[in-house]
Amino acid sequence: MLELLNVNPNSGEPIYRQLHEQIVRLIVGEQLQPQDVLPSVRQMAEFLAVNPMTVSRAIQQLVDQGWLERRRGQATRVATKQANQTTSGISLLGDQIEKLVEQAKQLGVTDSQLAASIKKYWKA
Amino acid sequence: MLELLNVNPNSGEPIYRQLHEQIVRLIVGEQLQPQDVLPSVRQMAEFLAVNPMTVSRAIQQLVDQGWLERRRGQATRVATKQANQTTSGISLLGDQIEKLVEQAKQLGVTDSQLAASIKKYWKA
Amino acid sequence: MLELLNVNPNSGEPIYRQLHEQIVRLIVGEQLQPQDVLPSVRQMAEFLAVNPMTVSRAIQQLVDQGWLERRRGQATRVATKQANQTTSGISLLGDQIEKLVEQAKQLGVTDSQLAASIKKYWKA
Amino acid sequence: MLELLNVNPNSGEPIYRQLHEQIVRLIVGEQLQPQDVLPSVRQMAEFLAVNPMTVSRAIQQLVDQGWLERRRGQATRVATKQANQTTSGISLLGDQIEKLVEQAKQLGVTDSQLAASIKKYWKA
DNA sequence: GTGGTCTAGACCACA
DNA sequence: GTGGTCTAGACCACA
Repeated sequence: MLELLNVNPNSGEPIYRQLHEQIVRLIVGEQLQPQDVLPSVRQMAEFLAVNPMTVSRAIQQLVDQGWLERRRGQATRVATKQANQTTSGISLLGDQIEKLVEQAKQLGVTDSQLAASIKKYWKA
Repeated sequence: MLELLNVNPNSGEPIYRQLHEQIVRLIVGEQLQPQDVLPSVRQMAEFLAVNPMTVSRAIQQLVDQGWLERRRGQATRVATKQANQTTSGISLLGDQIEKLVEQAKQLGVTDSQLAASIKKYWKA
Repeated sequence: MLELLNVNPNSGEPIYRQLHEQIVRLIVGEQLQPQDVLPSVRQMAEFLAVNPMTVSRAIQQLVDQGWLERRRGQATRVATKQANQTTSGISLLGDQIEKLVEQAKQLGVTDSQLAASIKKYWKA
Repeated sequence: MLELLNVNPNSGEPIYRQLHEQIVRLIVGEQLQPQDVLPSVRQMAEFLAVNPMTVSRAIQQLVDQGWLERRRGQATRVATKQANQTTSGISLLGDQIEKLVEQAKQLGVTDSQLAASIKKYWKA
């Protein structure tokens, strides 16, 4: 599962948040199934070449939000489906899409230009 | 021109960067034309209710990047067209679109779902 | 590395720009190598007896221009070689030399007078 | 004589100082001779497309320093030779040359590289 | 620990 | 009038 993760320390996005978002996407996209076991914090940290505290922070938030669960002395697992996991993928993208549309309008981009550009990147 | 600007001090995005991006979009979207005069730093600061240094920082960067030009002791103007201003609007959105597409794929969203969602926000 | 820096608050040249130019010269002159770690902003500020924001401003510009890179929460490093670092030292002096030659001509100074004067200062 | 003047409002150098330096060079280089008449402030300002106050400031300093002289109700003239006008051209360039040499050393440029570069610009 | 952002306020240079 | 620089000091995010 480690090989599904990657993180860019030079992006503006904080590392812990990149990790958080990636794991959410893996769950929503069903590449991680309920009860799947996650690697340990140390393994992830080593693999990503990142401070363990940073990984820990991301995991803790995922536990708090019900995406993951920890049992005493055992590995962290993907939680069984709950309300938030019925989330459809598209709804996670809402804010980004809204912002994109707003900026496109300010730039005088038309909706068909935008659609064309998305198609281009989709196929790339 | 002041009324085209607005800024949200509570968004995660730094104020100076919000301003920077807005002005770039106004230039690329041709609502600001080459040689148009910008309000003074103090006027913008008062209008936006932020510190003049914060405005100055955004303007400074735009000058450094060639979007604006300052003549000593006079108002700041939109620079005459150069390489960066031949930028079409759509190209400014490239990174965002690329990121959006990548995430959509990870989430198992289809291209038609994505297109539909964009249409929805466009009309809203 | 701190001892390579020095700054004169009374020169006409702004402090942040003095610092900026010095660091560029240290990189181009290879006294600072790619991935070398810079002292923290606070350390430099204390050593130079200036405000941390003044140092930060110089560093910020160097990051924007690709000379340095920052990783979140960690020290600032010299960026790995890129276009700008293939710059040879002499090319950084081009503008100054061009201006000097132009002025010398206007003053009726001959090329050998100029050469002699440079030799004098070089040995001094 | 106007055609000997030119000024760049976008250079970092203040306009009044550019003008000041140019006129000094014209006198030292003997393109302006003692008792030569200068154009009026207004003519220069119009020709250079610059604020008359800016021209006035440069001229005033030149009078203060003894390079020019004003007689009541008459045009401004180049002063008859005085101590400061025995200045040889090369001595006016001292500070610039000193700074150039210092920077060249920091950049690891050799004296022969520097000499070669100057020759190149001299012939250009 | 690191850097980033913002403010308030002073003082200066330029046109 | 314009913008530029600098300081002191507060508070925050990240690793």
